[in-house]
Amino acid sequence: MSAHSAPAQTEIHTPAASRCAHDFQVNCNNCRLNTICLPLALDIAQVEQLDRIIQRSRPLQKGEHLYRQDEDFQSVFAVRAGSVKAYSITDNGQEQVTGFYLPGEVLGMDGIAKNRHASSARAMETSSICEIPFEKLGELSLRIPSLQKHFFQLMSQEISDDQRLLTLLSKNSADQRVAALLLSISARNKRRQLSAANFRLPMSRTDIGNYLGLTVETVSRVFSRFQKMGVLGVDNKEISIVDVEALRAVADGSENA
Amino acid sequence: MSAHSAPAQTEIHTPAASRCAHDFQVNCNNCRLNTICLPLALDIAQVEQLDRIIQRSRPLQKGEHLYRQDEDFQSVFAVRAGSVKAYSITDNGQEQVTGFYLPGEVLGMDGIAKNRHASSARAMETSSICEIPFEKLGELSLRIPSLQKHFFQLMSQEISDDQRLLTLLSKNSADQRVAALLLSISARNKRRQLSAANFRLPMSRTDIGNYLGLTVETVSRVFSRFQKMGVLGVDNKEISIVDVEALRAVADGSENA
DNA sequence: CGCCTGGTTGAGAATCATCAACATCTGTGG
DNA sequence: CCACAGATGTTGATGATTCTCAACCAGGCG
Repeated sequence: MSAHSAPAQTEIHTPAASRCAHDFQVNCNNCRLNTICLPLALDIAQVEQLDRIIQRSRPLQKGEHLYRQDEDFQSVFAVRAGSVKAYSITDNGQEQVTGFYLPGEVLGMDGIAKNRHASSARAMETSSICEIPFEKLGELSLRIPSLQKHFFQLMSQEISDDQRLLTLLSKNSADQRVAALLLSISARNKRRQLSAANFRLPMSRTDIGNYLGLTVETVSRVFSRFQKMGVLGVDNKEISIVDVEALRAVADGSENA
Repeated sequence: MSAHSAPAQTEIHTPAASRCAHDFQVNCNNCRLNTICLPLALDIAQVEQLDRIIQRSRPLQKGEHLYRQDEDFQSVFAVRAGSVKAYSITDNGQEQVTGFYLPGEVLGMDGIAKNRHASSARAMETSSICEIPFEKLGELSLRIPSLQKHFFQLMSQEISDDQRLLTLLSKNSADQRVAALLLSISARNKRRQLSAANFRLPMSRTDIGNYLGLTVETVSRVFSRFQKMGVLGVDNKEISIVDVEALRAVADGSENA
């Protein structure tokens, strides 16, 4: 009903891309994401070495799992196209969403410690995934110092991100949490040369609530309120950020409403 | 007032220890913590190599900083004696405690990503710290594969821990959060051969509240309630777990009170 | 001795969860 | 192409947990 003329965003809308993101003949050197993904710190020859250990399989359908909690840990995964949610089941059986992963992002590193996946991961939409066997990545890292360093940095970033999320859950109101998530997704889209203002949320309201420590109802109410305030345009999962400044103001609690 | 006959716990009460934990002539080979700390996966010769890069300075007094947010990142740190809290300051100036670190635990890894500390760390009591220059640790890891692997595991563990905490903040009541923290500290004491039932909390109520996303008042009330229920003995920072099973029941929400 | 920090306890208020009804969307099969 | 069922999302009314504000207490240190 609302004015979303932008088509649903996929990774294939770049005219110059000779290969589709779901094409599993791609390699790191021709991947559009190689400036933000694992190869970031490597020269061409090194990328080729990395490329040789990476496994690319057919795209995963919505709902299919990359891995499941408590399974043996073998690999970490990079999202090439689509999107993935990671979640874990607590002792008393409730689900906690621990992260959303977009193209160029790496997940599964929480399994390294115990050699067993600490969480599950499933595709939120049809997704292409690069599987990186960790044993081999470790060996390669011994020969390519910049790869070792970059992987350390990647894990460190995950720690920092989790800590920021922790603060969000610990200190911030429902409005602030939702605003922060939207800004995070917006920024990550921008990094991938997509629109920072108009995008489609890959996850359900339930997942958002679960991730942010809120109920579905609260999330829904916040979206409605933001729309009424003229900050957002909301049409189901299609979001447009109308007033970024206002959204930022909400996110860091400096709004005065 | 209450019946705490146990002396305040320090790291020096083992009669067999020939060296005091605050002695900065110690090395990894004679450190009581070498089975739970970084050297864990190494043989004696390798520990010696590790030892050569580690810097041990005079003990830090309560309140002194190991490092500060936004400073250049140089090293990660292992706690040898005492205890440390890590915290970060958000954009709008509020403090968030992100972790408590006890002897044998490693902190500072969130600084690797940006080559700049993402948080600050200060001693909660007089503490001895091992400083591990990260550049050198990386180099050493290239020559000692098991060290590389162990450090990957350490970072992975930090990610898992943060995610567990996230779930705690997102899904659990004040009672559950406090119970979980107490059980965590108890378990970590046990790992160091200390009493799992009687210990002194190194952090203030304020820090506990901050860490758990609660106000001081709420934390205080929970302690009082636990004491009235006969689950805990509380005498200021001196804690005794009277009924572990009950505490566990509270922590995973299976209590029926 | 008295101040100051840290901790406890109480009363009232606010945010968000819960319960419930209803609307909308998706996809399936007739 | 339509009809329907189940899943997903929205909105409203009520209530519980936790926060806020405030007073008070205890201990450490100058």
